[in-house]
Amino acid sequence: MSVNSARKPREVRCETKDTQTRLLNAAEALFIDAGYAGMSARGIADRACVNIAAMGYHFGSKQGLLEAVLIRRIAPINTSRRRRLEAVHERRAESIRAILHAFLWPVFFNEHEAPARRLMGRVMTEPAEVIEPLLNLGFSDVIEQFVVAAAACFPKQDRALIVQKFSFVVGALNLTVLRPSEHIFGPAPAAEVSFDRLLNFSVDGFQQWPSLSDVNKDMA
Amino acid sequence: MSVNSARKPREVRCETKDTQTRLLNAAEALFIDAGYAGMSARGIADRACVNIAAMGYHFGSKQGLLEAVLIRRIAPINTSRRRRLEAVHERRAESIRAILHAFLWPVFFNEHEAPARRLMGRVMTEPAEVIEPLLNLGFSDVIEQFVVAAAACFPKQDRALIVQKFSFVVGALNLTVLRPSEHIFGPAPAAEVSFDRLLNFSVDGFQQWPSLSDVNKDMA
DNA sequence: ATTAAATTCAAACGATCGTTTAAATACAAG
DNA sequence: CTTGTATTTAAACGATCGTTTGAATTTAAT
Repeated sequence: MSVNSARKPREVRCETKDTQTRLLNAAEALFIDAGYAGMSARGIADRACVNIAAMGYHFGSKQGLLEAVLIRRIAPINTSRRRRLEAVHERRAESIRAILHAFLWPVFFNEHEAPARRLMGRVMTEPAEVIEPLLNLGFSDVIEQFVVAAAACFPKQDRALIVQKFSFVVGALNLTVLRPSEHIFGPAPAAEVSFDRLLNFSVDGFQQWPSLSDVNKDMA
Repeated sequence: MSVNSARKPREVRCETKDTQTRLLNAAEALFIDAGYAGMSARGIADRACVNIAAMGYHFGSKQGLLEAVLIRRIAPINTSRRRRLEAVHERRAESIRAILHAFLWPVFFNEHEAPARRLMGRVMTEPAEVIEPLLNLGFSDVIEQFVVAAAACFPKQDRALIVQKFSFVVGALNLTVLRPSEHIFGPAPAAEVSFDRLLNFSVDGFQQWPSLSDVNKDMA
C-alpha cells in the first residue's frame, strides 16, 4: 500500500500548451505535493497527457525535468531579489525593513503567483542531492548578499546571530508559502496579508537585543 | 538513476538493541534524511541489520513503522508542552515569552535530543496523508491550546493574526531543527544558543503592532 | 510531392518497490 | 527433553519505478 495509492481524479481536460510546458506544469504540481521521491514519472506523464518517453526526450531524465522546473520559477525570483537589493543600496535606504521587503516580495508577488510560492517552500525541505541544481542557480549567493546587507544594519550583532535570524525568516517564509498543514493553521490568508504580517514579524524579530523583550526575561 | 543511488557506506557495526528498536532507529534516520517516500523498506532493514520481513512482523507495514517512529518522539514532546503550558497558567504567568518558552523548550531539550528535533522538523513538511497519524496524537490540539494562550496575551489583535504569527514561529522552528540546508546557513549552533535566539526572535515578532517597526513603514 | 528532421508512440527493459508466505530457528514453559 | 510459541529467515509475489528502444507519426523545408 503506497501512500500515493489514492490518486486524485484527473477528470479535467488537459492543457493546450506545448508538450514541454505541460510536462513542466505537471511535474511542478506533483513535486509541490509529494516532493521529488514522491512524484513518479508516470504520474507526471498522466497529468501532462503525454507519453512516458516524452520526459526523457525533452528533459533527459526525471532529475533534468526537476531542474527545469526549478529554473523556471526560482531564477526569476533570484533576479528580482538581486535587483531589489541593488535598488535599496542605490537609494541608500538600507533599513532592515527595506532589505527584508526586497527579500520577501518576489516570493509573494511574481508573474507565476502561487505555484512559484509553493515551489519555493517545497524545495527548501528536500534532501541535499535534490537541491543541488538550486544552489547552482546562485540561490545561496543571493541569500549571502542579503545576510551581508542585514548585518550592516546591526553592526553590533554577531554575524552568526544575523545568519540565524535570517534563517528564521526563511523558515517562517517556507511554512507560510508551502502550507503543508492546513489542518493545523487553517486556510492561508491572501498573499498581501501574509506578506505584510511576515514582513512585520521578521522586522521586529531582527531588532537589536537587548530590547523591550528582556524586561521579563527572568521568568519562565 | 534514483536520487538515493549513492548509498552511504554502512561500515559501522549494527546496534545491539532489540529488533524493534533497531527498526525504529533506522526508519527514523532514513525518514529524517529522505522523507516517507524517499525511505525504502529494504534500506531500513539493511541499516537495522534485520530481515525485510521483520518490518511487517513487528509493525504491520511501512506506514505502521512510521507511526511508531512518530509516536515515540512526538508524544513525549506533546506531553511536555502540555505540562509546561499548564504550569504557566497555574503560576498566572501568561506572558508571550513564557508561552513560547513552553512551546519551544521540549523540542530542543528532551531525552532524545537531536533525533527528536530533526524528526519534528521533517514531519511538518510531509504530505497530508503522511502526517495523519501525527494529528491523531493530538498534535494540532496542543498547538490550538498555545494559540489560545497567545491570543489571550494580545486581546487587541485578531485571532487570525495570532494564528499566523504562531505559524511563523513553527516555520522558523522547523527550519532550525531540520536544517536541510547547511550549505546555505552553515553549521547549526548549539541547541542552547539556537533556542535562546529563536525564543527572542519569536517574542519580538509577536509584540503588538503598530510599534517601533512602522516608523519607517512608508519606505520600500 | 519528396525529403529530412522533429516529435510522439506502444512496448518492453532491468531494477526496486512494499508485502507475503512458509520453512527454519530461537526461546521459554512444563 | 519435549512441546508450543515467538521470532527470524530466504524466497518470491505482483506492482511500480525510471529509462530506453525502434517504429509510427507529425512537421517543416525543398
